[in-house]
Amino acid sequence: MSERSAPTSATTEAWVGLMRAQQRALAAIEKDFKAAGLPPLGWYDVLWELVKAEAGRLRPFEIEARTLLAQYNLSRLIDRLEKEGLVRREAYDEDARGCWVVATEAGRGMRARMWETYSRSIEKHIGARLSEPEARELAALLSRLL
Amino acid sequence: MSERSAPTSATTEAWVGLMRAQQRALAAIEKDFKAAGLPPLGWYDVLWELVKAEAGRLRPFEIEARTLLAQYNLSRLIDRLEKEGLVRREAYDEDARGCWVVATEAGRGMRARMWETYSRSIEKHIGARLSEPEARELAALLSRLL
DNA sequence: CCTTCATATATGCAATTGCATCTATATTGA
DNA sequence: TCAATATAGATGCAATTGCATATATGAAGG
Repeated sequence: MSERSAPTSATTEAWVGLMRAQQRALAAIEKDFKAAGLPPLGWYDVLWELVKAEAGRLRPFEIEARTLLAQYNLSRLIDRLEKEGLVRREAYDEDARGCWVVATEAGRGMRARMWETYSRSIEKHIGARLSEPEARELAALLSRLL
Repeated sequence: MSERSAPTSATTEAWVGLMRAQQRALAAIEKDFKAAGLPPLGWYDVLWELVKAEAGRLRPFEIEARTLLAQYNLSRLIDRLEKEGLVRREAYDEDARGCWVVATEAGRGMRARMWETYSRSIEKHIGARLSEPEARELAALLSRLL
């Protein structure tokens, strides 16, 4: 008779756990980054998308879709990356409104350097707390939310 | 011979999934909040901790521990809540450095009003995507990260 | 007591975010 | 061709965050 709109307690616990686990892990990883003198974690995602991409370059709106960054935030993040010489904006010929964002050599190097710290952090804060099957199960459940 | 410092791919997928699922769900929920003309989600957590607490009041450092907010952020969040009349700072007699943060009637009302939107959002963005046992399993796995 | 150190909270300032809007093109359809 | 509309990206400004440090008080030791 009644519509389902109230979450069950399991649902609420999943949501609270999701928030807390993410915040806690993120804070721990960012702390490791700072201790290593690295730039913020967000830089990694952009650089990694670029490195993964075909020609080492993407349009801003493509990065946006892959990273969930807001358009205006991405625009300024690219500014900062460019100022540090990690990416370069290049003309996009087929459409004068657009541009390419290209990873520079320095950007690729930084991405690789960041991964050394990042991978250790992920193992330390996530891997070490879960068995292999648990990690797989967690990834599978989280993918249902995407 | 080699130490474990690289995460397995399952671990990395769990981490990426954790970030993405949280961001996506959080953005969706905040959007619902804005659509309902409600203040930011962060306000809820503080108000809820206060309402749950014994006398409807807590010391700032207790809120800090329960919410994972940084001390300086909490201090100013309390300012904003106070400015809206949702909480009140009161003297803490045993230690003149400290204070109580007390939920006002308006604060309790706001908390309850926020929960109406919040609970619907949680159900919509989390509950609807998971079966009951899946939600339980997810909550259990996430709790291992805490 | 008085000095030294620890704890609770606040705050100045720079960096980042969110919001709204702008500019510059492209696309569409009359 | 041209007005209307849509898309790509940038930007001014206010709000929030992070960092470092300040203020005020308490606790401990000599």
